[in-house]
Amino acid sequence: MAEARITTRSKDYAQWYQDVLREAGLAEPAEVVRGCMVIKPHGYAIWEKMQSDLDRRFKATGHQNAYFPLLIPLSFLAKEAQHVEGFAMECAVVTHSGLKAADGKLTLKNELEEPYVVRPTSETIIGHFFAKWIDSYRDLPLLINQWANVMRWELRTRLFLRTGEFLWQEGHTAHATHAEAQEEVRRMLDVYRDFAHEVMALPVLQGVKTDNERFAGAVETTCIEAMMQDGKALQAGTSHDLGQNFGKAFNVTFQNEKGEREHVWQTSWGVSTRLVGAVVMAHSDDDGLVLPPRLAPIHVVIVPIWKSDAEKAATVDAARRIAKELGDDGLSVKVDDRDNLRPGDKYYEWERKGVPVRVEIGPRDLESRSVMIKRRIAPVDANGKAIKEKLAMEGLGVALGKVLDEFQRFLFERALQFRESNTITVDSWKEFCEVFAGEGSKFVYAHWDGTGETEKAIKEATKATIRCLPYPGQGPAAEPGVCIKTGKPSARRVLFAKNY
RNA sequence: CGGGGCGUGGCUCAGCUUGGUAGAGCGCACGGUUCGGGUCCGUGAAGUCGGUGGUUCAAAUCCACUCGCCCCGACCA
Repeated sequence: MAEARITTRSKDYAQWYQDVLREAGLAEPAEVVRGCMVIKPHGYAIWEKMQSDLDRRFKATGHQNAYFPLLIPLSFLAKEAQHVEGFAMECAVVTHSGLKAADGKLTLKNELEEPYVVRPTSETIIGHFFAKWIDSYRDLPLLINQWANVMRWELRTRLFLRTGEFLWQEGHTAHATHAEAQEEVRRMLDVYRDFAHEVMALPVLQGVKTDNERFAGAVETTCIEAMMQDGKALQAGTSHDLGQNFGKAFNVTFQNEKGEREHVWQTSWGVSTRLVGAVVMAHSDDDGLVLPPRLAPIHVVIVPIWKSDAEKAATVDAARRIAKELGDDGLSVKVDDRDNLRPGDKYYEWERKGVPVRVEIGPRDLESRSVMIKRRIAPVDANGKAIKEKLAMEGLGVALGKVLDEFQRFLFERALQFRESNTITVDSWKEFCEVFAGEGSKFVYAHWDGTGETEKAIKEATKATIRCLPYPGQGPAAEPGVCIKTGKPSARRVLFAKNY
């Protein structure tokens, strides 16, 4: 039986999440810096995989990377009214330069004439530079992406899901027409959806945010929403139509073909290290981390099994040879030949760390030119024991590649099934309240009268919020009805859930 | 930022009420044994008891302040 290193999901979901992160070595609280985290090598490797795949997708859609300053003049933030209102409370501010030592204490030296804000997002400073770079319609569209860290002074933090500082990418684009900008918003939201589905094995719904949930300064915010294993929703990415709001605030203009001066139409879009938390919460189990192969820093761990020294030499040798071959087949492989641990210990350890497939090589396997493999999540036999599979050493790389592809697909299908079996349509306020009573959550499609007041009232009563107005085909077909709370007319159902 | 809980070797925690200078299990190191799902035995290393200040002959223990983490709420990716 497994040791109780990891709290079970049913006992305490939040504790389970933290235990999984700790036992897999993904991250830990920074402890000396409030609300911030240390992303440990295994966790950072997952982020790097996300980055490289996303970066490829951004380049394929015509974007270029650039980098803007971490510090933003305070005055910039004030130029867009909605924007400043949304971010004012969570800004960290730099007010001084230099330190002086006196009586063994350090004190602040020079007060800055104009303080800087540590970027909570970069719309403003990028707006400033876009104004310098854009002069003609020939300069458009301007398609920029930035990989960066940002800081938001959060009052309550959770590793990866919400931290004071986090890593992300922010796309910023400028276009000649609103229609082009809107296309861009949708294009990148589709990039995010495809990435979530294909790489994270995470099914997401696309939709539009309500006024209450819209990005501060945007005309429209779109999002991808995923369901976690406790039925709560997690916003996994956003893509904003900024209209001409920042164009006007920062005087970003261009001359059109007729020689007329116009403000540009802008977009911004981003995903963050929160995605690492999403992947953990979506796939992991009570034994620890479960990773989709396409994000796994290690695809395959090989555990040689021996009794005698001769057997050790033979199995370790075979393990290394096979690892080399698998590496040539493009797989990331780790040979665990530590002699201070018994095989069972190694099995549990690599399972906690989320390695998708384990390969065992023992004397009997050498004999038969085969290996035993075990998937991170495997079917069980009649006795409840996980089933291992026997594969020939010949062509193992190809066979394992197939296993990994299957596992990737399996995780997606499983997450999709989970979401579908926890998605319901509700038409009575009483039933709506019952669904969200206690800790639980589901995805609930219900009618809403379209007002922010009603949305807030529903949240106050149930803790459920409108996650999005799903795009056509991504929720129930639009049919008129009456608001679940007020009974007023409603054109369509929207998606409700508790959220992270 | 409000309410609650908690900070003692890497992890989980005992000790605190009734002050006397720190313990257990797991992990770790070494030796042996074992090795196809968490062997067993022995030896050993490791802790400014979150921090600062106070009370006291004496503080992990009492008091004040402070930092951090976790949970609930409000705010947010």
